[in-house]
Amino acid sequence: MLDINRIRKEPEKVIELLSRRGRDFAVKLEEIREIDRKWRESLLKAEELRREINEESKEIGRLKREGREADPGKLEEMKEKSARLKELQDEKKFKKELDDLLLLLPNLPDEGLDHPEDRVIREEGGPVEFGFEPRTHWELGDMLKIISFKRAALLSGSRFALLEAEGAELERALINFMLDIHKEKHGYREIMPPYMVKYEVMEGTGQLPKFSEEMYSTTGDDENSRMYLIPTAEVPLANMHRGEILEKNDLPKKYVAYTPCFRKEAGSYGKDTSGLIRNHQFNKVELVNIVLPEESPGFHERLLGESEEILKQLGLKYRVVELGTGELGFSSSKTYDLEVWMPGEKMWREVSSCSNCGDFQARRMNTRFRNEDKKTGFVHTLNSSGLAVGRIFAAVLENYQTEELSIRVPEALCGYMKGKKTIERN
RNA sequence: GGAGGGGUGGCUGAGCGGUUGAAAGCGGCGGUCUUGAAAACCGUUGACCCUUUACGGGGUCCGUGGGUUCGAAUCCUACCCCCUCCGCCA
Repeated sequence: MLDINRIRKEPEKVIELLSRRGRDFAVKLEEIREIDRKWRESLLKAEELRREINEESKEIGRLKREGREADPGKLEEMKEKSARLKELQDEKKFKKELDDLLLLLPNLPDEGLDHPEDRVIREEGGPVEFGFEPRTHWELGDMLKIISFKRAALLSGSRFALLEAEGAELERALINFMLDIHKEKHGYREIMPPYMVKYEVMEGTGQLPKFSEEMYSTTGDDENSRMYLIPTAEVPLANMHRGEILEKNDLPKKYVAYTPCFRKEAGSYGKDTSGLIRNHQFNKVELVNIVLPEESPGFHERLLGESEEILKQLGLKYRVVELGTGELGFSSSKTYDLEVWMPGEKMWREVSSCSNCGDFQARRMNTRFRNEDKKTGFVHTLNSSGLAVGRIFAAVLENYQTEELSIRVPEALCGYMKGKKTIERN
């Protein structure tokens, strides 16, 4: 959520920054300012009336205590004032309207971000050469009998995967490997959060109200009992301190969690229909940092490095992309994507998205910190996949395949696979 | 699922429908004392919103929403959450 004060003070700047996303926000902003003006006007009226009521009620109380009765005419007048206040619902109505509009506004892109298109900023890892035509991971998964899309479809329909035998084992190994690195090398606290969360929690990180068509939810007997399946662990992790005021020296908070993620993938019909790339359910290890505002750019760079570390240890070729202002996610002010090379698919695939959300989510979640002069401020939140497990599974198959149809297990994973060096057909 | 109990400030815990934003204790902060520290004593100690250049002024908040009332932390109501006991269960 954007700061309404900033919108009041420098609307032109806010419009300019928002419009870098590729849409003109001038009209929307004017609408917001208009409602803000109306809200403040009616708030003033309501508060004035309330003040009068408070004052005169106190007077009546004083008289009562002295055993005297208040003037009946006065009581009549008060009754009337009270009724008038009750009818003056504009204040609440406008406030609600204002908040509803603000909740739909995306974050401002970082001021330094001025290119609308994505930009590759680095490429790491040497060339990947095969003396044969490399297969796609779904071909490999099928031939090795470690992934069954057929059985998954039988159970759940399209866009699901079922892993078997060494497939399941490899997935588990990847999860544990990633968690261990972040925990032991990068100093994260490991969390196992709920996979279903409340509406407000989804609102806190920015998934709702705008992207409800992307989210799975339980039907529930009523609106209150409806639960939302998390599309990423960012949701529960970032929301862990919602409504809290954290002490300055409790920060930063660094959380890592492995969770399944659930996404409807609405509007992606016909896109990436094969394989592990775009499924309704996938595993991911996610990193979340909750930090002081002035420290977030530094943590953002560090976070990127922490995600990269996994790719380096797995020996995968990848590149770092700085997202353009037109490609930024709703809550993000700046994002780096990590893309890994898929020799079978012959394309780069995003396996991590590393974002600085600034105070955008903190405002929605009401997560604050207190600094030394006792003032409160909103924290900054950052998140990064560390990494998308299913896509890395795919990358391992495609990058470590051999001509005679087996998969070499990356060295870093051997310890997590009971020393197994290869995955053979079974 | 059945039966009860409860949600008050960082924490514990009071609170007749009217000087209660809220007693008291703990904790925190500042000070006195001390070479230093502890103890003791004194003082201080919530968040948010509107308005104001500032000083200040006003308002809201006692789980959440609605209601009663001139006036609600206190009464009514719906919902949410937590706890205890019983039953069932991974």
